[in-house]
Order: sequence, then structure tokens, then C-alpha cells
Amino acid sequence: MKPKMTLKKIARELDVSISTVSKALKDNKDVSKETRETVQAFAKLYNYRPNSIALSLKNQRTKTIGLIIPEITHHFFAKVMTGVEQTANDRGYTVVIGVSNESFAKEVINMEMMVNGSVDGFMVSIAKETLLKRDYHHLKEIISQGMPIVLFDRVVEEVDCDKVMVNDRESARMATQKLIDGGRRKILLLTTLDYLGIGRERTKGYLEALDSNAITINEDLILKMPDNITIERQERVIGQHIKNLIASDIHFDAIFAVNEMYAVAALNISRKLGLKVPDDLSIISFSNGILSKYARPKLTTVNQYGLQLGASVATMLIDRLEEKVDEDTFYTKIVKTNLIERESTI
Amino acid sequence: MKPKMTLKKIARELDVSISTVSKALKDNKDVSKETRETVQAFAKLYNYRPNSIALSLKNQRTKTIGLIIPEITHHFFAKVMTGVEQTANDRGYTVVIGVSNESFAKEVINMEMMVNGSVDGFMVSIAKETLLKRDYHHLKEIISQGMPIVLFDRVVEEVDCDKVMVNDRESARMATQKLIDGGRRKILLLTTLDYLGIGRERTKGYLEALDSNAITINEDLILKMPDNITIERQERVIGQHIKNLIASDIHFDAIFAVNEMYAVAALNISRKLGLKVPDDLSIISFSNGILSKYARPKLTTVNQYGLQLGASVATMLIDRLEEKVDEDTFYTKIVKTNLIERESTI
DNA sequence: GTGAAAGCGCTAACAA
DNA sequence: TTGTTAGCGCTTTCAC
Repeated sequence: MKPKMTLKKIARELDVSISTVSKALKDNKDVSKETRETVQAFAKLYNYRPNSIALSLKNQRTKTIGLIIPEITHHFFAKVMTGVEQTANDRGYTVVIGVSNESFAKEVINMEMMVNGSVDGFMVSIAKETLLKRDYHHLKEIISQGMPIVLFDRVVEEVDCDKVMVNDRESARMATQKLIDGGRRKILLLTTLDYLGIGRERTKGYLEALDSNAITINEDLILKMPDNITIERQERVIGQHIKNLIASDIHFDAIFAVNEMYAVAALNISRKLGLKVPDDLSIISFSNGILSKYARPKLTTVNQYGLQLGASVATMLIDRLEEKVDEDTFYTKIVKTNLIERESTI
Repeated sequence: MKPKMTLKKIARELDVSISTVSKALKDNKDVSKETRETVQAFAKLYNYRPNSIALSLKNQRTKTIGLIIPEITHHFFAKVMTGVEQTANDRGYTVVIGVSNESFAKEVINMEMMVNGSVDGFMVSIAKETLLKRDYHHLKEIISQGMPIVLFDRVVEEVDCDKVMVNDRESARMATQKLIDGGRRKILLLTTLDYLGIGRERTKGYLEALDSNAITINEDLILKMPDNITIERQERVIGQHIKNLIASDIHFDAIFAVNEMYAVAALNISRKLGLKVPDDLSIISFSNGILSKYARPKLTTVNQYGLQLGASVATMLIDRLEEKVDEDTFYTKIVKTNLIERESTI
């Protein structure tokens, strides 16, 4: 077992001072060529690596950034993480990840664990529960201590900081328009309850599209799904709603779902009921994940570019940390989406 | 903007010494009740939090552990991460995650970034490329410096350390046996190339099951999929193989797939070819992820308990860090799987 | 060309 | 009861 090398040990071993070693390792011309070479050779031999904790303490910056996400097992967030990781690493930063699991308490605790020096700044996508409570004091607190935060995806007006978001409303409008362009006018919307900003914005986009095409809104064609339910329950709710629609003779010829799970659940039940996709029924889903690609027919989706979003978020935070950006203005970046047309639309 | 509080500032403000403040905050009886209360009140008011970097430097331990995984966008690893996060947080540890993206270089770099003091130990699932090269010097190096590593899932004999793994071979054997018990004897195996230990072990389990039931092995019924290919290519390869089988009049009445993607790809093509699952064809898949639940029929799967595995991994590492475990013996833990029977088997 | 010393924030042994 | 000091590993200024 090789013991961990430190400047001190090298200095003692080579019988020079610590500062000489430090300089020699930086190839500082103050130090004679010979000394430099000896020290460097010795350091290499014993695999010396500067202790990053000591450096952090000295420099008052850790070169690590904290990423707070609501969920890992979620394709979009996984993509975002990957994007963040990549650009952070490229710029010499480490990422520590905290998962709030959609809980306010866990979000707060996670951030508290990191805020005391172990992290230079945060990237956070706010937990559902936090959104519900509308309690953002932990975020504001951290900002007021001078630590930068970049909010992404689940963004909120009340907090004054940099933001990166998907233009959910506009994307939803475009997706709905696509369905309308395909001749569909009775579009079933599968969305979340309104307190989740994302679902609300997508719902707005849907409504806008109907409106600008002079299509009357039919409340029966809007299903707001409850939160935190099992897959089975989700499928049952969607299935029941669709069956009711059919039983009540309320026609629909397209579905716009705010996530893949709703879309596939609807697809499965539709097939069971003998509806042909896309002939009888077009489907577009938000979130271009794995489910869309393995569904049959493959789903047309709104691609959220999680990777790019992650990259943007990390870039924004690091730029601010490295003061490459005007100190007293906050920026909001909108990451574009695009529609990936597959087999569930015509 | 509230400035960050330190012992020093509190001391100066309250006109006492730093050590008095430090003791007072720990409620040390050395310090008079009054002083303690004043200090504590002041600290609370200004929201003092000890700087964790300073603590790390002082204690020579960071209370953070590094998790190195090959992929984030992978249900199993996401589950493992969640498990690790949870138990680590419960025990007061932070997790930093490095994603190797299946690349040897990224694995090495990631670990090097963390090894210099920012982490007390590692949990790693080895990248495919590393497995291919069989180059484990980075792992051995770290271990020889006295830093503990727990290997999980992608485990390797050559490295001497704690390990947590799924008993892939036995699980595959049981899954295959399940198919045989259902009366199937011509079982198509969809697996990976052998250099990936996981695929190899699962293949062995499959072979064992056939063997112990006196079923002759038919090489045509073993498809070893190449690595790193697109979903489309994957589906094409599987589709082509199945079509060839049918064209050559080679019968099969069941499929055992070592992951969900292969299973669903096979399911999709089978449906297209008019095969009824599970009547004509039973399917069992490894990896109980989202695809299995949304597929129709829902897939019977080998559930890997990623969450528990993650918890075990974190526990094992932290126990070793806190010396709750015999210092010079390494342990290997096998995490059980179970078969979740859904609609793709009878 | 080399080294001593201060300081980053904290703890703990020791001194007063 | 309170304060001084050394030390964790490193950088950097300044003195020799």
C-alpha cells in the first residue's frame, strides 16, 4: 500500500522546503532546473496528486457544482444529467447530484448538505411538492448568500436567477397544430393537474392552438391526470376516460399527451378497443424517450433535447462562476424543441 | 446579500476567541451558559453553517463517496443510483456521480478527478471498454493507496475488493427453467457478445437449464447481439434472425432475452409476423424496467432489485469506511432476483 | 535559488 | 471559563 503523497512528504524526503516543491511542480523558473527535475521525477514516481480539498479551501472554490433533480428514473432528467456531466467535466468541474424525489424536505436537505462549501453553485429543477407549497426560501437564501443558481425546466418566476427552460407552451401549440394540419379537430388532451407548471403550460399551448383554428374547446376532451399514481391506476384512469367518451358518443380523432407514459397507455387501450393508429387516431406525445421508440406504431414526439438543455444549464452556471457574464443581470435561455415524426401521425 | 458566516467572524463580532465559539456551538460545558447562548443565538441569526471543506481537510475524510456508472439512461443503473443516494444520505454521506459512458478513458479520468481527496471511497460498475481491455490498473492503484472500492454488477475477479452482484447465471437458469416448466423446449436466446461478463453469465444459465432438462442445444437459437448499435439496427438484426428461423423452418416456442430492449424488439416483430404471445411464444426478459410494463402483453421479467442493490453497495462501502467490518477480508454479496410473472408467459 | 510564514475554516490539546 | 496554538495540504508573498 502506497501512502498518499503530499508536498510535505516530498519536501522532507528530498530535503528541501515545501514551497520549493510547490514551485518546482509548477515549473516555476525561480527554482533551479535541477531541483525542478528532481522534484518532478520524484513526484511522478510516487504518483503525487495535489489534494483537491486543500486546494478548495485555499481557493475558496471547489470546482464542483450541484445538480438537484426531482427524479433519476426519468428519461428526460437522465439526459439532462448526461449533458450536465459532459460539459462540466470538459470544463474541469465535478458534478454532485441530489435527488429530491419530488419532496420539498429532501430538496432542502440535499441543498443544505451541499451549500456549506462543498459546491460552488447549483442547478435545480424544482420538486413537485415545492411547487405546490410555493416555498422557495431555500433557493432565495442561497442566492442571497451570493451563490449562483440556475433553474431549469421546472422554473419559477418568484426566484430571481438564471434560467433554462423548454418553451412548453409553444411546443405544445405546435404539436397540436400539427394534429390539426393533419385534419384532426377533436383532440383529446392527456395532461397533468395545473399546479405543475409544465403541464399547465402545455395545456395552454393546446388551448391556443384550438383557439387560433377556431375549434371549440370541449372540456370532455381534456383529462387532467392526478399525480403520484401507479402505472396501473394511470392506465385505468385513461382507459376509463376513453371508454366513457366512446360510450357517450363523444368523438375524438387525435390524442396529445404531455408525456410518453400517458401516450403509450392511451395507445394500448386504443388498440384494445380496435382503434387504428394513425388512421382513426393520431397520437403525439411530449418527451422523446425510449417508450416512444419501442411502441408500435412508433410515436411521433416532441423532442426536448435533454442533452443540450443539460449542456446549456452547466454552461450558464460555470460561465457565471467564472464571471464570464454580466454580474447583475440574469438570463433566461429557451431551449428549442422539435417534432420527431414517426408512425403515430399522418 | 448576507455574507457567509465563519467562526472567525462570529468571534470577532462577539469579541471572544474562535475556539470559544467553536466550543459554544458544540454546547461544550467548558463554556459558560451565557456565552453559549449568546453564541448560539448569534450563529442561528446569521445562519452559520460549518464549512464542510474545512472539516474535510481537518478530518481527512470528506463524507462523500464516488459512484462510477457506465450509463445513466438505463433503468437498472438509475435504480441503483437512487438506492445508493438514499442510503448514503441517510448515513450522512454525499454522492458524486461519474459516468464513464462505457469508455475506459472516461472511467479513468472520472476516478482521477475524484481520488485526490474529494471522495472517501468508490462504488464502481466497470465500463464495457474496460472489461474488453481487461485493464484494471486504475482500480488496483486506488485500492493500493488504501481507498476502498466496492465493485457492483459489472464485477471482475482480478480486482481484490468488496463486491455486490446479481447472480446472473442462476437467475437466467431459473428464468429458462420457468419457460421449460411451461412446456417450452425450443427457446430462443437473445444475448450479448461474450466479453460482457453479464451476458456471458446469463448465457451460461440458459445453457445450464437446457442441459439439466436434457434439451439439446441448438446454436441457431442463440443470437449474440453486437454492441453499441442503434435501436433500429438492433431491431433489424433481431427481426432478420427471427425471419430466417421461420424461413428455415427452425421452430421456437419461447424467447429469453437478457434485456428489455431485445425482448420488446422481439415482441414487436413477432406480433407483426402473426405470432401470438404467450400462446405461440412465451417471452421472459431480464431487467424489470418501464418497457416491460408498457408492452402488450406485459412482459414477464427477472427483477433485479436495483434499489436494494444500490442500498447494499452504499452500505458495504460506508461500513468499510467506518470500520464496521473486518479490515482484511473482502466480502461478496449476492443480491437476489425474482421473477415477476406478467402476461408474456403461461 | 531557496525557504519561512501567513492564511483558507475548523478542531482539540493545552495553557492561562 | 476562556484563549492560544498547532495542524490538516496547499499557494503565494516576501525575505534571505
